[in-house]
Amino acid sequence: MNNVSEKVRVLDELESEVIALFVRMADMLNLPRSVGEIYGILFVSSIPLCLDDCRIRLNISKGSTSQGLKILRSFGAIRTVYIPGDRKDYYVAETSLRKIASGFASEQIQPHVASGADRIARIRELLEDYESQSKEDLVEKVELLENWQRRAGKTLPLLLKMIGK
Amino acid sequence: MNNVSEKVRVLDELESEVIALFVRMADMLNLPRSVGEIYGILFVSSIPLCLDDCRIRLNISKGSTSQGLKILRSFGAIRTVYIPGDRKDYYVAETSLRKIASGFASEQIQPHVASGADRIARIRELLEDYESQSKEDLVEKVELLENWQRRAGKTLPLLLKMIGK
DNA sequence: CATGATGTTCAAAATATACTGAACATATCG
DNA sequence: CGATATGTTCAGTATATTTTGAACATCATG
Repeated sequence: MNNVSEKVRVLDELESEVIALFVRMADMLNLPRSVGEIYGILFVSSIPLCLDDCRIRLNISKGSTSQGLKILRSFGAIRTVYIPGDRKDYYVAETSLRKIASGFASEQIQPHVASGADRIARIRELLEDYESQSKEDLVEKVELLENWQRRAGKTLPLLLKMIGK
Repeated sequence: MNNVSEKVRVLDELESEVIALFVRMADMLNLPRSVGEIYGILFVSSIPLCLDDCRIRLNISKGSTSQGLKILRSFGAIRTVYIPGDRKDYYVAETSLRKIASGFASEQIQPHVASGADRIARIRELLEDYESQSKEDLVEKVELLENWQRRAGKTLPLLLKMIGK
């Protein structure tokens, strides 16, 4: 298609292993595989890479690469680097576990926790005018939920402290 | 199809809301929706339920119900209850957050952490006889990984302590 | 030991999720 | 401007996961 051939330096074994590690991490965190791959290639690289560098080395599409970079930016797992005289955006992997974890927590987890809290409040309301023999039992259960909620809210920030700098 | 009609007591709004809550929790933990539904119906119920009770009230298949109960058993989110004179297995929801969380951690998370550790060790080995200008840089990166690994290993148990009884 | 009740398994179908690539926006530069 | 470089979006496709339902195992009981 294009007669200016794209230089594809094949990933060596070390790079592949590192990328595979992050692909599995992405999987644990419920993120698309491509997000793990992109973070991985940036993590092993000793220099900043642009969208096309990532795309070509990983052999994935432009769309995936763009999406993946956006997600990684969204919780601060990568940083953009300005390179004078170059129009492209370059990226490096953020290596502070604390920064990544707290970005992830606030962007990807906190919203769920919050909407869970909303729903529990709603359940509490429904319970007010509820009639059944098991109402007593249900009240206890809902209190249990509120208790979990409270603990989850406290645990998240504490967790981040433990992860340290 | 069957002329002995199955008694389907339709879920009331409160029950539906509680189940919806657990469906979203399941989603956060990457578990099938049906697992959330089953835990939910057991959680709201004031009496133990058997497979068919769950299946009928949730209107899901026997296969899903069986699988879902197996998963919930696997990390201790539900307990079986013996009911004299009844051949069926009955279940109740475990309500100790500590028990559920630690079961989940050891069954669903720990294996991943362990295999991650293996991979990092392998990467360290590959690095030994590696030649490149950027070897210095890579050594640092791998040390970073080992550091993360260590902290993850310590944080998980600590997290469980924080969740308390 | 035949029967019906209970639960499990697994191949196929349904559903949800991620990826691709081409069309589009935007900006730079000659 | 027009041409080129860069990045984004999104409809369609590919892939992965979950659910279904029927066949199969197991077992208590008359």
